[in-house]
Amino acid sequence: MSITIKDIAKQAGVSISTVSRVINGSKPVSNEIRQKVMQIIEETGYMPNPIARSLVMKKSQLIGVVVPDISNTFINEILSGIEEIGRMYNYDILLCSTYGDQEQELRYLNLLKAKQVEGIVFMTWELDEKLIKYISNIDTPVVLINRNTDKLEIPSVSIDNFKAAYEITEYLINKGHKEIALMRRQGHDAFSLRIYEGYKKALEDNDIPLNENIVYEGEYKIEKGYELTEKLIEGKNVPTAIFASNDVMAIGAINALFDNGYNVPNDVSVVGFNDIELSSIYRPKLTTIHQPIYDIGAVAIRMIIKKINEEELDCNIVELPHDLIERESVKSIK
Amino acid sequence: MSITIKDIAKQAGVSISTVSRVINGSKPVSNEIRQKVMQIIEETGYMPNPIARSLVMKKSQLIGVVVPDISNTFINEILSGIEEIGRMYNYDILLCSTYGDQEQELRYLNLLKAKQVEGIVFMTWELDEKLIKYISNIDTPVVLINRNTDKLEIPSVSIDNFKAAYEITEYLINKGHKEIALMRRQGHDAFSLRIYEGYKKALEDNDIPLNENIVYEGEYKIEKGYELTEKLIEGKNVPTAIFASNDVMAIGAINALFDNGYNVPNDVSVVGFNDIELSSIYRPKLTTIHQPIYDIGAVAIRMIIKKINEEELDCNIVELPHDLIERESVKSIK
DNA sequence: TTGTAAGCGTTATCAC
DNA sequence: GTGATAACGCTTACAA
Repeated sequence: MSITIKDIAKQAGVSISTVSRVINGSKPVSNEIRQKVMQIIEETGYMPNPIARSLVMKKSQLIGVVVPDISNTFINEILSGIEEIGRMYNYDILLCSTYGDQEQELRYLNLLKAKQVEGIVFMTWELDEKLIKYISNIDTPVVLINRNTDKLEIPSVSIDNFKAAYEITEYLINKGHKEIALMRRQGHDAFSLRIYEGYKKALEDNDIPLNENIVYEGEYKIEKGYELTEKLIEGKNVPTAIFASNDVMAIGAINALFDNGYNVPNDVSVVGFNDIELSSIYRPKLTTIHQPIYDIGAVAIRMIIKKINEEELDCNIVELPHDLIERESVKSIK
Repeated sequence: MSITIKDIAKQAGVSISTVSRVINGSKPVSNEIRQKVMQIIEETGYMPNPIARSLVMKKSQLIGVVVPDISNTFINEILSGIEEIGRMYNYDILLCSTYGDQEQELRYLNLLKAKQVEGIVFMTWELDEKLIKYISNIDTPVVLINRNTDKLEIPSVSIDNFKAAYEITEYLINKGHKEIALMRRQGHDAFSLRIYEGYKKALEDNDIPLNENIVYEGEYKIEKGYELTEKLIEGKNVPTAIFASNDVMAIGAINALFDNGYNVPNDVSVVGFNDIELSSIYRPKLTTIHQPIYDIGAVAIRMIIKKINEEELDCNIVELPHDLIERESVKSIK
């Protein structure tokens, strides 16, 4: 059996409240007694039981993090930010990976609530009405990552996806490309839509007609990027450029091109979205939209902590700055 | 304020013990009362407070996981295994990332102990005496990942690194290579040593003299692989093959080779170790030692759970099977 | 400045 | 079968 505050009190010949006071510095304690108690704590290696403490204080010092897939590079870079900043504020991270299954998401949200987490950082591929409703009604603070809800007042952090999509599409156009395939996520979540809109607007503003035959939908998986590109190739529909709304898909696309005898960027230009670590590792290095991934996590957890402390958020929807990173996967065809 | 067992008891007109019994099924309760209580629980959406429960049961249902770097692909694939299996047994994962800092490791180990985790899965780049001593003395069950301690009885799970290193070195030899550079982790932990020994033994058994000028040490980082390879190139010391004891380093090496005008595998063959996802994504696809990464995590957490339940472990040191995966980064020069 | 005691939400022991 | 009640280890009025 582990050593408790009682033992310390007994050994020091004081009451447990006094011991509690020296531990928490909550009320003045005479120097003499403090010294003694501290010494005994030191000697015995006593550590307060955080569970008991949580029970009385109604604070678990836990933040739940729900993500669709831990092994996704983009996500675990966000996780780093969350973890590191959370730790600074003395919060621990309870990790849940949903693998994109919505039932699972709901179940975890519930589980975390039951576990008394003080806040939840939530990330999903697809934010539908059911989820939004659930999150709106929950009493635990939630912040969304990379998914915002337009109308609703659920806090979120992301970049300006519309603008980013617009920029990178226009970049391709400025390089002389007119046939630009888009690979976006299937489904109709706000995020995916935003990307699509940015893409369409850029085409429109540059008087390029939208060709719906070369906008594809699929999950954010490398295999999907590969598969979709093979379809493009089989259909003899190979455009001069591909905009994949996710780096991993972009790399899948490059692989498919490569395996079918196409050279990137000489035959086809490819751009991605996110700037995961792999993007600069891969050859050709990927031209992409850089998101401040780590910061997204860091900001999200700061928001959660603020909400936990019932501080006012400066802004409910934060959009961090992004950059267009030119590397080697695009060629000018002017 | 959240709803408690008391409220349920009151509403149902029974005692809290009865409610507790229907929740836990710990003792028989008349059907009538059970129905009623269940219904009220349903209606109110009551959830037992796990913190209070933990306090009395002295079980936190938490498993601590300490890893050097969440964003490392190898590691977060292990994490998936841990998370998934842990969840099956109703354990939650408390995540700590140490960034390889030993002080941090010790601090987290302590923190987790304080947090009352029931077991710890520990992964480190370098397992030194201090750490071993600490782990041996701690009363919380610990299992090590990918690092074993030779003599000690701390449970661990990994592959047979000596054998794997031997195999892949011999594979290169059988392909006609005689100058095989080794990139291994700096430091003298058992893991790195095992790799080195496997490498040396394979050379020895094939009558190839060891050339210490082409065994390099560095961290498991892509930049390090790059840097080390550039050194090889600058020194005009380019071997016919490179064995990097980590896929990420191997890819760094390939990049350096590529950027300096060498072709892989035509000019230089490169092999890695681990078979992270990237290895099959990258072009050329990397020939490497496949570790059952997910399973390593899964087995580790099962071991922890067994130890928590004080079941006997079949085996303290488990070594999972590995494979040599032939892909595209090696060329025969017979 | 210090101690006493109530209470946090449960489970478990004991009577009934 | 069911209900009091102690206990888990701690914080925090309230008293002294």
